[in-house]
Amino acid sequence: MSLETRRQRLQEIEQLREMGIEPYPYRFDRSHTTEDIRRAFDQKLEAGQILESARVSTAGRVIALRKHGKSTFFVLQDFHGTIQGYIRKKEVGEEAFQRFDKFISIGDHIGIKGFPFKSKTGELTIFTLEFEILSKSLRTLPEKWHGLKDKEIIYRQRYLDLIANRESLERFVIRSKAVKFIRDFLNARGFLEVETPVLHHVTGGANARPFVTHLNALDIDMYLRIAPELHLKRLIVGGLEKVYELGKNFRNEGISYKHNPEFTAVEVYQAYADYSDMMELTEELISEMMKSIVGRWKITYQETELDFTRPWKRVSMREYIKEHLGVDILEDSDEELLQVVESHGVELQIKERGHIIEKLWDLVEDSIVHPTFVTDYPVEISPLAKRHRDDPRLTERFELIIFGREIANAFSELNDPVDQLERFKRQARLRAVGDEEAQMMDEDFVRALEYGMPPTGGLGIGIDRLVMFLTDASSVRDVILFPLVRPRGREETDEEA
RNA sequence: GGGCCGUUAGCUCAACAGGUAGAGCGGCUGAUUCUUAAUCAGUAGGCUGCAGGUUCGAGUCCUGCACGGCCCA
Repeated sequence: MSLETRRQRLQEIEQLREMGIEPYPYRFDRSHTTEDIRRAFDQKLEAGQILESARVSTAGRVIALRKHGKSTFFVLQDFHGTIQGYIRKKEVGEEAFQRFDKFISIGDHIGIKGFPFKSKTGELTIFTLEFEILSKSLRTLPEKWHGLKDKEIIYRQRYLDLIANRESLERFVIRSKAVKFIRDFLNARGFLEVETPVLHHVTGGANARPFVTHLNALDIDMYLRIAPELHLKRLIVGGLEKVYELGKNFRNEGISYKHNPEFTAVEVYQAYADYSDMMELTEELISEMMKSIVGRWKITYQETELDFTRPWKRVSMREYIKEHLGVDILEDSDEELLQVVESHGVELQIKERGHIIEKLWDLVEDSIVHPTFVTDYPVEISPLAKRHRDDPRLTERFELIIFGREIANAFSELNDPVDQLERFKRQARLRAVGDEEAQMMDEDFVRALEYGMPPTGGLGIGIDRLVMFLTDASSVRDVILFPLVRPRGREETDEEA
């Protein structure tokens, strides 16, 4: 049992200290990572060949031990991969060999120094001449062959998942590459990365319920941001022209395979641009990212092929709904639209036109597979988007839908302060009738617009969902290092020895 | 929020139709100087998620709860 093992390991630590060996030393000089070793020697050596003149030092966690009496094979794992080590009594001597044999366990970190050789079977191996314990482990690792499968442990103890499941670690490396790609892409185009507050007095920029927190210094309640949009547009008013922010947003709503209460998005604003420019930007950014990270325009996601080859399909929301449900969201009456919603077994709490259209859209959204820009959303459901230049009932807005999921949302930003104030008032009326997701009136934002915001294109991209496509992850939890989990009742912290 | 499924050793999983709870890996002891899921011999390790109920007897059947997964809203 693990407590038993733990006690034994604690005893070993005592013994090591009595021998004058520190089981948790401070540093180790590493000349090569496991990857460096492979790069340097894999080609040079043939099976059975040794390179006694070379010297490498490397470090990692012991993940396998194969003892043969007077010699031992072991496997070290570092961030880059694994390398086999070999230690033999004949070369290191009685004392050192016994120290290795008795005190090195699976899970420990060690540093070794030696020379490379290739075993009879062709495995690149470090013939160990010296070794040092870098950190003793007290607990047994998950099983090496089947890996760690228990989702609960995977999410709650991500470190174990990262140790045991290499593909999980790789998934997060891809995530990191995606984030870097986005920053590089935007920086290269002259966008300025900025940081705006997470603690808001008024939330806005999306329709969602916020988290409430309390600021003791001023004794006031505050909200965690649901989106940075309104602050970023203030920066456009301030003359920054091309800005973006990549960071966390917080929405106090359901948790599902595609929703985590805190999630990462990038929002981009560009002065003198409109939503067509944003469409170009989105298409280029995401397709180039696919090409750069996955290496192809076409990817397989959950056994479905998704084609990111440009140009992507474009369809207006009105057409798409008309085609699939037979109603016209501009011309048909509330009653006619509501009838269609209800015929699909959906009960609406607030029977207001915007909500009805939203529901209609939900009914058909799933049928979109390949990347598709859905354009020209009705003004009722787009309180921050500028009216369409050809039809004031619509806005210049698009969402990018992939595999039925909203990945990006963009508009020609509403910069008419009078219209913006009207839109906020409409949202306020919705709040008054119980729509907790309706936006709050942000008077300072309207004031900012009154000073004059240039025509501006704005874009938001959900990074977690995008990474799901890049990594073929079925749940957003698989691309978030520490997804939200329900707290444990009995958090076992083991007793003291 | 609703429905379905799951929770057994550190990990991965068994346990027929209700009859003493098992294996592999890992741990420990021993053997073994080219192994790689090393091998061989031995050994320890369980509040079967929690609380009730039915029964001579419950991992197994029933109820509730907790946590998780999948589907739906």
